[in-house]
Amino acid sequence: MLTERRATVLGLVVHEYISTAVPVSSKALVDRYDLGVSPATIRNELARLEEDGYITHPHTSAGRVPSDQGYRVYVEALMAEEAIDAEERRTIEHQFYQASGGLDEWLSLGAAVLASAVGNVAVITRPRRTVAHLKNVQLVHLHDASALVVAVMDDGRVQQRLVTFTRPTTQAELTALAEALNVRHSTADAQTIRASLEDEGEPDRARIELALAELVDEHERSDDTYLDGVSDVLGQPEFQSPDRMLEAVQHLEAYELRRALPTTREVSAGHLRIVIGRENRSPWMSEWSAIVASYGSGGASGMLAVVGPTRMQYARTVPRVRYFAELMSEVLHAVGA
Amino acid sequence: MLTERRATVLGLVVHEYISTAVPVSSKALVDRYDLGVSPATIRNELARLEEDGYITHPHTSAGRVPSDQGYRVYVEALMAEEAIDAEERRTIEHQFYQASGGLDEWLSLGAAVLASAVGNVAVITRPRRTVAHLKNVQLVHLHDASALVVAVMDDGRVQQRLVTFTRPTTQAELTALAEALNVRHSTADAQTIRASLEDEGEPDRARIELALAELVDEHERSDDTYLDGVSDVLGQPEFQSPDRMLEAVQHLEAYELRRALPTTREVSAGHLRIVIGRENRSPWMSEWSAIVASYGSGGASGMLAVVGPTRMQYARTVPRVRYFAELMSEVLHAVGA
DNA sequence: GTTAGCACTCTCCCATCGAGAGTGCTAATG
DNA sequence: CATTAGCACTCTCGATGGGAGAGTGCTAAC
Repeated sequence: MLTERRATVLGLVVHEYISTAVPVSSKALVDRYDLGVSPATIRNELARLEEDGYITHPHTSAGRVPSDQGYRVYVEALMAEEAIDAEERRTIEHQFYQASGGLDEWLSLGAAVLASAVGNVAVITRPRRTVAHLKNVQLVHLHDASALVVAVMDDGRVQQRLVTFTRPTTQAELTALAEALNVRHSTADAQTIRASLEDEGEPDRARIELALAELVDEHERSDDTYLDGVSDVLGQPEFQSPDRMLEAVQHLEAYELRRALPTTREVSAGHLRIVIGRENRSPWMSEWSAIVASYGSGGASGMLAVVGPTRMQYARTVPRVRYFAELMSEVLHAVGA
Repeated sequence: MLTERRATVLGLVVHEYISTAVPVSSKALVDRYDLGVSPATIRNELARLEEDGYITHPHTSAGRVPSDQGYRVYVEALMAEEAIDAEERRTIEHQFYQASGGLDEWLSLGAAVLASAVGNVAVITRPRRTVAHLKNVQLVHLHDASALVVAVMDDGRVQQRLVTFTRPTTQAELTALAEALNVRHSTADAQTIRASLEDEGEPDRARIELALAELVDEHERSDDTYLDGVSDVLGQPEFQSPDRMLEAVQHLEAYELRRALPTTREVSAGHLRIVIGRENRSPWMSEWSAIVASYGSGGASGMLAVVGPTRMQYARTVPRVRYFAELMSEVLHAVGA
């Protein structure tokens, strides 16, 4: 039941509150925007919007603040996304291709660039497959009876583990063994490796195969999370009190955010998921919003998200998260993972 | 020129201030400790200690606070280290051996355990050698003309990089090539690899060797830093103002701390280095202290440190840092790196 | 439906003030 | 000569109390 003018007013309230962090008064609206009506009229509209639950009142004589519902309408219908101009694109892409090392570095850089582009916390998870397969094994002799099992997964990620044997061995022996294992287990998943594990007499070989299975398992379950921008977000006025700030720091840890945010598969490819305030599954996030996207293809996909106070620059953040998702999908595709 | 009693008083002032965070008054001292003299006498001693620069005064009618110099004397001569009882040792070791994965996980767990043991920020750097040597190479075919170069270093760390060739290739071909490379470059350092790089006609092989040299270089220069305990330290009273807290969060980042703390080689093995307040090389650390140790052997060594406000529980922290250094050296030695 | 006018409410800032804590000094004491 | 009691002085801190300002909601007029 939003009349057109009421919708406009709601949009302006949200916009204004997002940029100033100050409860919005009727006067502020008519002063700053060309509404063609008096503050009194706006007050009536505001009262109506409040009745309908789109905005609230911190106290009797303060301006209006959007409610979760207000933000939701804003995000879905009212806001005008802020386009990314060529200049900004260039900057982002430039920073993005700075990563010289492996996937790790690339992801962590990505989080940093995203965070600085939107001035909030950015989270990126490593792309992963639903079922991980082994691609290649190598055994590296360390000394006496210990060696390193180095497993390359089919998405190009490397896992390693130290294994100790019952008797001393040599690199030559291990190389031969690795050859045999590669023939046998190439493109196997953890279950397959485990299944073929019984019929063996050799304990050392079994030990390696067990380690392999575990490595594949571990890889499958691993969802390393990269996070950046905590100190950006803490500068915002919502964290002026030390209690608030401390609370935020305590919650903004990779493992806690991973739990609080939608998983990769809960976000359909190509779409953004916006979770506002109490819509979040974690109670501590009741005053936070998250803009979440997935990237990559069906083959291997990860999640990226921007997390900030509900009073977040949605119009700016949404297109940027989308852009990052595209960018990262492209790169991932080009690398062929 | 510290008389015995003056030294005692200084010790008590530091001790008291560390545990209460409140400027220490003459009355508080005689009330809480059995000094056998009146507050007035203590006041005289305090005045003298202040004259000599061991303590200061926030303002005329406040108690005394230790200066950097005061903490220094305390740390070097006055404090009684708090021993680690069997119970605590068990707890620490128990947590310590939880790490199932590789070195990464172990180091990051180590930082977490250390941080929680001392209630301050803990920093641990990956053990590294002065000159890194290659131990073993493997080439894993990804698709068409791209492959992963997986290099195992002599300290057991794995580095990887994607390489694209001028023409498509196969795993068999790559395996053979890897074999040849292993024969040729086993135990080589970056320089050696580079030196042998000229006399080649094959561009793809050269490309791999270049990547190898770069990987070794990278490994040599890498000093990954693990950090934990930021939110522990932020609970302390010195960070009650949001400005302070924000400043702390901004500085307590891995890369910044790495710069601000002594390097591994600046800390002699088996000894702790304690850096108090303005003794730190970074100006922002003028109200922070660091207790730094190295661990590992000449072969490969890293640094571990606890960082907190100058008002830090030195008596508790020092033995714990020392204990961790020993523990980690042992584990590292056992693994044989 | 819109608007001017106005009473009312609530926050926020600031000034004030007194209590309390602690010092430094002085003079007396063992 | 070290120690101590006494006391004036200083400074912080918390409570108190307006007063200014901002904003609303209501009413009545347009």
